[in-house]
Parts: sequence; C-alpha cells; structure tokens
Amino acid sequence: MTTSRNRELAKLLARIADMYEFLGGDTNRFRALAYRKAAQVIENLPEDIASYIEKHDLQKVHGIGQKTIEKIREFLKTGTIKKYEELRKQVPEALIPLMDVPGLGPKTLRQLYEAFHIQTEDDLIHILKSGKVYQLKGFGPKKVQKILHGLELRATLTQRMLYWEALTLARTLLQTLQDRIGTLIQKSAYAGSLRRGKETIGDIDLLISASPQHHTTIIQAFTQLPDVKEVLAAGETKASVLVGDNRRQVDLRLIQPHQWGAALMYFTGSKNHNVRLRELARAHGWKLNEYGLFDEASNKRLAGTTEEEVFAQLNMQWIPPEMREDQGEIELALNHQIPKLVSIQDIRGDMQSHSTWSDGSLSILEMADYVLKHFPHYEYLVLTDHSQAVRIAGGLSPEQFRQQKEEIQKVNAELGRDFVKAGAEVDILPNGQLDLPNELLKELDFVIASIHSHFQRDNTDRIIQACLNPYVHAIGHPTGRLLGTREPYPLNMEQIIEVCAQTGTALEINGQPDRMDLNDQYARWAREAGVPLILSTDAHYSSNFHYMEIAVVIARRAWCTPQHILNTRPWQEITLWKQEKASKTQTYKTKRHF
DNA sequence: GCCGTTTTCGGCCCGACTGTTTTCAGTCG
Repeated sequence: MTTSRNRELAKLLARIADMYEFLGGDTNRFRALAYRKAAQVIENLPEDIASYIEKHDLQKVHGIGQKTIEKIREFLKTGTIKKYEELRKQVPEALIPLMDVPGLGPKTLRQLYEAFHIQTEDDLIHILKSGKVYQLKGFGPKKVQKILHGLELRATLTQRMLYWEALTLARTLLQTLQDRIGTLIQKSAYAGSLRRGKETIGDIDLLISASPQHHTTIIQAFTQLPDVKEVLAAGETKASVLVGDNRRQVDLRLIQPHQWGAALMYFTGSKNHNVRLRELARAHGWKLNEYGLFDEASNKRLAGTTEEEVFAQLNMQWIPPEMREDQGEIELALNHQIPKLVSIQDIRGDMQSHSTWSDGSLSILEMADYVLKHFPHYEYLVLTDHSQAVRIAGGLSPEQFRQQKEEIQKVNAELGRDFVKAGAEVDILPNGQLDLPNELLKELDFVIASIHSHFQRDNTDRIIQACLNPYVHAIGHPTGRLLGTREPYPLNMEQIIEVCAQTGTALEINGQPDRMDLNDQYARWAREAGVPLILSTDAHYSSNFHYMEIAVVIARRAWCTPQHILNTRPWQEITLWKQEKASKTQTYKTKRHF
C-alpha cells in the first residue's frame, strides 16, 4: 500500500516527540506537541507523502511547517532523520516505549532514570519492587502498584477492536444501563472514534447526561455492570473500566443536560478537529470546553445544549461525526458547504449476498423474508453466489446459475414482487480471465468480480482486465485485506480507480467487519475520481445483513452523498446504468485497442 | 516546531482523577 511509507514516517516523528517529552522543559514540551501533530497529520494523509513533496502541497497542510518539510525530504532521501539520530544518543532507547505504560509518563520515567540510571524494562521492575523508589518525592506504594499493574495490562490494552465489535459492545452497555437505571438518564450516547466510524477502535467513550444528584448512582451502576472485570478509575463525573474477556476499556463521562452538545463534541473529537474548533472560538474571544462555549471575559455562556447550537454560534454548519478529522471539513462548514451524506435510509438494496446454493446459510426465500422484515424500505436484494473456481465455497457452474435463476423467479412469484435479483460473484482467475462465460454474465442482473486466490502477487492487471468486461458491473472487496489477519494484496489503486472511471465500473464497499474494503481513504479517492460505489454486506448469515451500517459509515467517512452510491437508485435506473457501463467499456477498449 | 481577523514573537486546548501532598504534579483523554 502506498501509505506504508506515511506510517513509517509518522512513527519516526512520533518517536522524536516522545524523546523531546522525555527530555522535558518548556521548549521541548511544545516541540513534542508539534512533532506529534505532524505525525498524526501524515498518518492520515490519503496519498503517499512523496507525492505531496513533489507537488509542493504540504505547505498548505495545517500542522506541517518548513522545518518538518525539510525533515520529510531528508527522510525520503536517506530513510532517516538526523535529528532523530541525535536524540537517540541522549535518550536510553529502551525506555521510550515504556511511556505507553498506563500510569507511567515521561516525567516519572525521567525521574527514575536520573535517580537510578534505569536502562530497560527489567531495571524498571527491579527498582519498583526494591522499595528504593520511596526515597523519591511523589512515590508511594499505590503509585508503584499502579505502574506495575500498568506493565501487566499493556499487552492486552494495545489491541484494538474492530468497529463492529466496539459498536455492539457500546450499544449493549448503554442498553443495560438504560434497563437498570433508565429513569435517571436523560440522554446517552457513544462518542469518540466509534462515533466517527474509524475502522478500529482503541477504547469506547460513553456519555450520559443526568441531573447531578444521580451521578453517584450512575457511576456505581456503570462500574457494577455484569461484564466489568476491573475498575481502573471512578470519580464523581467519570469512570473507566475493563469489560469482557478481552478486557476492553470503556470510559464513561457524566454531564448535566445543558452541557450535552458541548460534551458530545468534545468527546467525539477528533483531537485535531477539536483543537481547530477551540482556536476558532479563541479568535472570537471565547472559550470552548466540554461544558459549553463561553465568553472569555464575562464567562457568559453562549451555547452548549446541542451540537447544532455550538456550531451555529461559531458561524458553522453542523458537521457529521464521520467528517470530524480535520481534513478540510471545518473550512466546508464555515462556507456552509457540508454535503448531505448518504444514510442507511437512502439504501434501496443489498448488492452482495450468498445463499445455500454456495456458502451461505439461508435459502433464497429465507434471505428475502429476513431482509424484507428488517429492511422494509429495501426494493431489491442482489444474490451473488460464488462461481465454480471457488471450490471451498461451493461455487456454481454456469448450468447451476441458470437453475438458480428459475428458483429466484419462483421466490419472486411467491413474494409477489421482483425483489431478488440474479447476480454472481464471479471469480477473477489468476490469468485475469473470468470464471464464467460472457453468455451467462449478460443474462444476469448484476455481476461482481472478485479475487479469491493468489494474494501475494501484484493483482492490478487482474482487476483491470475484469473492468474491461462490459458485463462486469463492480469489483468486489477490491484490496482483499482481512483486518488483523491478512494484508491487502499488492495493488496500484490509483491506476485501478482510473480504469474504473474510464470504463464506468463500480467499486464495492464491503461491509464485513474484518474486510471494510474499500476503506474510507480509497473510497474517497474513488468518489473524487467519479467512480460509482456499491454498498453491500456480503451476507452469509441472516445477522450479516446488518453490516450495511458498516458500509454506510465507510461511505460517510469518504464524504459520499447518495448520488455517489449506485444502490441508492431504483432498480430501473441501475438497469440504464448497466447499459451505460457496457458502452463506456466498449468505447474505452476501442480507444485503447485492447 | 507551528502559527497569525490583536501577534513574525510569544504564545501554544482544557479539565478530571489519582496519589501524593496539605496545595500540587503527573497522567490521561
């Protein structure tokens, strides 16, 4: 992936920040802040860092200055940064990762280093257990225990959750609280990176508004929830617990009803987005915190009850949480140009699903019944069983696809409407050929082409060949990644998006929790290039149809409106679109002499 | 190190919790 270099650079800059923080002092503290901000910005850039340097696009980016640009140049040329190498000589390197240990920060680490010359994690544990640390100012038994415990926790705490795991956990916890003490709760919500829809979530932030007299009771109820394994902190307005066998961290923050909007904004972030908002507030002589927007001089409260109110006071439109990443949304909101993002209500049908004909668990009728019951506004369901090459999934031969079409017609007759569409997820073979003949493909209602083998090699050409088929309507799970288990196969996504735009081929946003493929960044590129997107669940079980929520969140993070998404259209329009796609592909092939 | 609708110098977002203190420093988000 093109962004791996961005990650490497971001890591290096973050390390520099760590080292400056360790060295301490006011100047270094702010240097550390600056480096950390630059690292975050670079990690979230949609394109490879080198292309920004070439185009001189970095000057405009908030948080990156001239000095950092020079250091990036140096990194691109030599693979490292001199400043980093210098700092490494002043700071014992093994100590730096220890700053991630909960309860252990740069100041404490520095204190221990100066007093006992510790060099490694083992030195640290030894000193903490020896009792010598109590000579130092600020060290008592509880603090020592806390750090030792933090060292144990570190391994499990660094694991991140998939979006879907976090979402279901957050909803369960909120529902349980609602059931137990609902009468005390005025409003509740999840905030943080979960509300922004990031693909992995570090910890879950919950927010509850209630009258202050109930706060203690609510904190108690929260720390006593059934799955709570450990209480990390519990005060009057906030508490932090570890939940479930995976010991996921969940933070709860209690606020008063009139603070709801300001608090929700504050805890939704992102951090960089919030900092920008507070800077805007300051420019007006105001102060923005989790309690509201205030006039600095008079302390008069200007807004805070709802998010809309706070944004309005700042002369901005309300910004959807999925956009709050400081990637241009603040400027859009100031100019009142925030797009109306796609929502699940705009979706007229699921574009990829599997039945018992291949590797799904439900019959076609069962699928249709479930979907119509839970998504009554859907107008169609595209059935896309695997093709023969995918043996392990029981892929169908052309003959079997024809038989399946007959069953679909029976089911539709029973439903009294043309609800189920006969599609296929046709395998793209290693040589780029498709696993089904064109005679069959052109009879089908919708054709998704996907790769299910040879993940190691560069698959750009394979996908491009599939796009050149007039009867292929979309590319399924385009990068093939499985979060936490499989890297995306090597691809030139820029080139693929270009060919998709030229041939009119759509790209899928697959909503399976461990796929989320395309991801938000690629989906954004596709949208910008005018490539249509389809949102689908790739359902193999009835519960999977709800993954549409995931696909929608990715599309929203890519700033997509309904018009960017093919399956927000009625089927009749999709039929017309398919004809367009076929002729566009023919034109492109003629032009390029394929 | 970054940044500018008070600034090219002098600020830099803000508050809760904990453990140690007896008014505060460090950590965290």
